[in-house]
Amino acid sequence: MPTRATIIAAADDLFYRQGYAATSFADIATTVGISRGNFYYHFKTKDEILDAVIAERAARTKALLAQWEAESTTPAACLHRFVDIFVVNRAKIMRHGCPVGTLCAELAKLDHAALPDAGAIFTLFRHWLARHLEALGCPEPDAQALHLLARSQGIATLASTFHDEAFIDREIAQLHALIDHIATSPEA
Amino acid sequence: MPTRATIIAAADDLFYRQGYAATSFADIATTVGISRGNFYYHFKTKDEILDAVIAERAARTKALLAQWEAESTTPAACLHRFVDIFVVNRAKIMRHGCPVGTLCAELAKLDHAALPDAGAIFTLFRHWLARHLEALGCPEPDAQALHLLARSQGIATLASTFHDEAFIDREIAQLHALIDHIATSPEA
DNA sequence: GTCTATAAATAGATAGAC
DNA sequence: GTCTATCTATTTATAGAC
Repeated sequence: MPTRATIIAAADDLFYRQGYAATSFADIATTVGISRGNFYYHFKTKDEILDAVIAERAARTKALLAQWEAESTTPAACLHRFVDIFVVNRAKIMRHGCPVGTLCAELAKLDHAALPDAGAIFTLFRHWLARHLEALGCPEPDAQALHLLARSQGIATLASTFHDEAFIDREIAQLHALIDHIATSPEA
Repeated sequence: MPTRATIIAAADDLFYRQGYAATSFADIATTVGISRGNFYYHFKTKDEILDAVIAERAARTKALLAQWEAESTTPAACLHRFVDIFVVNRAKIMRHGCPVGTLCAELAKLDHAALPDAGAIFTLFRHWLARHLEALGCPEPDAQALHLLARSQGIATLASTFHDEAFIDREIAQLHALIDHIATSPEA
C-alpha cells in the first residue's frame, strides 16, 4: 500500500478510536512507522488528513451501501441489513461509538469547517434508507430515514457508555419490528 | 463566586462547547481571568478538573430532576417534562449536542477512568425515568427508561449535525405521543 | 520519497515571591 | 490566594541531506 493510503488508514483508525483532537501527527506517524518529516511530505496540516479520512469513509460507505443492496432481494431486506450494522460491528461500537456520529459530534463542537463533509456521510445513509422506504410505500420516506438514523445513533451512544448487551439486543429487535411494520402497513 | 467554583463553571462550559481534549488549561485560565500559576493552586491535573465538573453536573442534574418532579402533578407530566429539554435547550443542543452524551462519547474514546462517573449522570436520568414509568404501570420500566434516553441521544446527535428544526419537532412529538401511549395503555 | 535536525508554539506542571 | 518566572514534554511545522 502506498504511503499516502497507509497514513489515511492509520489516521482513520486513530480518529475513530481516540477522537480527532486527541490524535497527534506523532501518533499517526508512529503507527505508520514513518518519520514526522516524511509525514509532512504527504499532508501539510491536520485538517488535510481529516479531509482525506472523510473522503475515504464516504467512499467506503458508498461501496458498503451498494453491496448491501446487491445482496438484498427486497427493500425491506435492505433496511434490515442496515440495522445489522449493530450485529457486525457490535464490539467496536460498544468501545468507540458510531464512527460517523462521534466524528460529527466532535466536529460540531470544534466548529470545524469539515462538519458538512462529515455530515454528508450521514446523508448517504439517509438517502439510501429513504429510497428503500419509498419503495415500500412509506408516505414520508425522508422523515422515516432520519428517524432510523436517530434511533441508531441513540443506541450507539448508550452502548459505548453502558456496555449493556441486553439493551442493544432489545433496541435492535425493536428496529427490525419497526421495519417489518412499515413493510406490512406502509401507510401507517 | 469563589475562584474554585468559577474555574469549575468555566471548565464545565468549555468542555461542553469545545470538548475535553480540545480544551487546555490556558483556555480555562484565560476565561476565568487568572494566571496559569493560580490555576494550579486549585487543580493539580486536568483529570481533577474533569472530576469536579462531572460532580457539579451530577449535582445540577439531581436538583433539576427534583425540580421537575416538584413542579409536575403526575408521573406522565414528569416524563413529558424530560422530553421538553429539547424545547428549553434546543439552541445549545443544536450547536454542541447533549452535554452528557457528548462527554461520555469522548471519555469512552479516551478510555478515560472518569467514564463511569460521567455515565452515572445518565443513570440519574435512567432511574428517575424508570421510577415514573413504573408509577404508570409500565411492565419494563428500566428498559423503557433506557429507550427514552437512547431516543433523546439520537435526536441530539442528528440535531447537532444537521441543524434541522423540523426533524427535532417531529421526534419530540413522537416521544410525547409514546409517553401518552404508555400512560394510557401501560401494559402494551 | 524518506530521513535527520531543528525551530517555534503550546500544553502541562512547579517554585517561589508577594 | 494570586502572581511571575521557569521548566519539561509535546505538537505542529520547516529545512535540507540522502
